[in-house]
Amino acid sequence: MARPRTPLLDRRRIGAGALRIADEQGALSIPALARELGVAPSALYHHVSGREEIISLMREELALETGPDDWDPSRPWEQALEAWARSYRGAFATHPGAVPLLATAPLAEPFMHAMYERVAELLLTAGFGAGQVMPLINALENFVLGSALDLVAPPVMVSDVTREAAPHLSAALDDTPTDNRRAELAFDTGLRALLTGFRALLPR
Amino acid sequence: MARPRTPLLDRRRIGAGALRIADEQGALSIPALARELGVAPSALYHHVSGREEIISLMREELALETGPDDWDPSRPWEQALEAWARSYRGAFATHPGAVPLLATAPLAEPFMHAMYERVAELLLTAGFGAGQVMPLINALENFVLGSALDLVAPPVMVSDVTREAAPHLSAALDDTPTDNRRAELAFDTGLRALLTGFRALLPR
DNA sequence: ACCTGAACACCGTTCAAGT
DNA sequence: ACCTGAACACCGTTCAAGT
Repeated sequence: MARPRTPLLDRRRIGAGALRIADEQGALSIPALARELGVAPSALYHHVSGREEIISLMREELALETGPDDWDPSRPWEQALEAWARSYRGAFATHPGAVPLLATAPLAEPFMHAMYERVAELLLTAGFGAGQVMPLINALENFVLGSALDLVAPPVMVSDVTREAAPHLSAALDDTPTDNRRAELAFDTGLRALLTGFRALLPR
Repeated sequence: MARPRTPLLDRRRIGAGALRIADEQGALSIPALARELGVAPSALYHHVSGREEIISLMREELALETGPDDWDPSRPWEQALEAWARSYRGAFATHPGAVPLLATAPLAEPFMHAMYERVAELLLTAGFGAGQVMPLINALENFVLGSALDLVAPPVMVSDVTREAAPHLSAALDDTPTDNRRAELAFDTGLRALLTGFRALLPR
């Protein structure tokens, strides 16, 4: 049984398997992942250093699934930036159960550099100053990550107590969808606002 | 030893203790919390239903520490909204080690309703439509939560590899602070942009 | 009502042994 | 090099027993 002639595991399989487990169970455990991959838990440690690295592999797998060509940087910068943000959040939306694992420690990983490079070029070409680029990217990314977490947030409940103590909140909630369009609407609103605000930050 | 005449524990003490543990250790375990409170782990279960509820108590404690009067809704709506966002994020910044625990499942909890009510009133008075209020609040909140996580994000490293493969990114990183001002700058930039964009969404 | 101490199922990780 | 199985320290939670 030990040492199969063709390896049962590789990092790619581990990342993809972990993503499936998190998707299905909303959490990740090493025994569950090992079971999914048909292997003993200890086998994993021949390929990764530990749990943290597995989560990093999940992010990498997500990036590979999404692909770098989900958005087109040759369009006007506002459209391209919007497409980037939507594709970024869309990748999370495909794996809601994994979001808390993935969004918590963002994306300093090397395989993200290619993506950042394209966005940085986009913004520099658009006329933003070099010192503006990372703050803009970080700000948009913070919004995307927060919005990804919002996808799995518990709904705000309007009890009768709330209605009396919080009339304005209740009025607002009455005009807010309670299904998954709520998070969509919030994302659309914030994204539009950010892009408008970015435009106003463009020099001259 | 059992059944002291005056209780050793209450929910307030548990929330505050959990916040201290998470601050110090960057994580929360029940044994560590029990030790901090001078009590056996099982004692906690007489006051809370489990780990999840302890984390909820941490959020409540954070809200109590911050206080509802950190911002003044009587000012112009843009200033008041900015102050709210800053005070909200500031509360997280005071407990960086606890941020991943606190920011992951936001704030549907009842003790947050009072805060939402004030922001909702603010926006309605400013002239936003009832249907706009929650999307605006959610969008700003998503940005605040993402920015809170950004406080504890690992820094982006510029290796020599990166420099050759990603010239635009490197140029941008050269003009970006590497210390804690990086996250500040991103937050300021995004917040300013959001407020500008919100203004543009105001009817008529 | 509120705490202790023992117990349980489970987790992440290590390591010697096998091919 | 790559897997298994046993082992370890640790975790969250339950529960009977004590006041």
